[in-house]
Amino acid sequence: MLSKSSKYAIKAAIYLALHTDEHNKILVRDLHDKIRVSESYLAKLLQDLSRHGIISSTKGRGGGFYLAEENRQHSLMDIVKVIDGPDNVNSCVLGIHNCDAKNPCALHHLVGPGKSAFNSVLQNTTLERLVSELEGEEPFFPV
Amino acid sequence: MLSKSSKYAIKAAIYLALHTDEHNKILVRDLHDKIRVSESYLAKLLQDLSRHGIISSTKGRGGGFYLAEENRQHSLMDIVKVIDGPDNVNSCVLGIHNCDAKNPCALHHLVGPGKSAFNSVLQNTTLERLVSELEGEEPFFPV
DNA sequence: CATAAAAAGGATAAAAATATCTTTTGATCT
DNA sequence: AGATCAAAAGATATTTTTATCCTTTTTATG
Repeated sequence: MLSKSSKYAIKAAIYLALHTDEHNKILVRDLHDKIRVSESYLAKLLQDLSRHGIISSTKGRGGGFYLAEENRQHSLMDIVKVIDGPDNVNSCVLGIHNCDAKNPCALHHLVGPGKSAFNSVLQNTTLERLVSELEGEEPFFPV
Repeated sequence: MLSKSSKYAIKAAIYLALHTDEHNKILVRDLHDKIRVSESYLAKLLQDLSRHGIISSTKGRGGGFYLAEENRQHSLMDIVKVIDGPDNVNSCVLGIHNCDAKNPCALHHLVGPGKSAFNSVLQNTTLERLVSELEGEEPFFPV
């Protein structure tokens, strides 16, 4: 459903949402193994998210990555769009360019509901909401 | 949602379901442009489907690819499993190995319904059913 | 100010997915 | 049998995705 990169990025964002804020940052060095991805690769992904304002970071001693208040309104879809590119999202199941309700492909009506349910969740789930719904139960990442 | 290869394969299978049978075969040469994929690549995909009994083929003069009666009970999911490999299907949204209802990842409950709706459609839609539901309206492929 | 810490950025490498080309095998027709 | 046609199979190339490495810039602190 999602690229490996997007999965890493979402996991990382969730982790940041749960465990960081302006005053509690985390280093890539300490985060990467919770996501099961190499330090260098995670660094790239986080830089990308940071550049797009999805997460925050500060350089230098005492720096690190974190989620500021204003970051928490971003949705999971925002993350996917940054990482996979906006074009690789929400396209026709069969990859047909101008497929829509008026000009539906063979699977459009069949698969549409499931697909858009999935997409709406990504679209409507902000990091803030996700964290509040996780309430108490610590989601697991490894494996 | 699906790899490009799976999309090509599904389109081709639908085309075969609509336009071929034991006595009306089609050559890759004549099919590939309807799917918008090169002749050689489509040939590979069809060979793969054929080897796994999803579609039928005969070599030599008068040969070609077609859908026999017994092929028509195969589901879209069968196609995806052959092309993308069974392991790349139906895994956790976050790529977590042992994620399930008892040990759910952070997105499991949220995304599960949409994802499984999507998967059930693939699973439950046989080529036969698809063709009967398409009833009359010719689905478009190009673009 | 010097130094260490940490993200940012650039260049490169490895792996996987996608695509093409060539040869082989099997079927059909004359 | 021989010729021809078409899929099957094998080998290779290209592109995209994933991953690593190394240098630079920024910041805090002693």
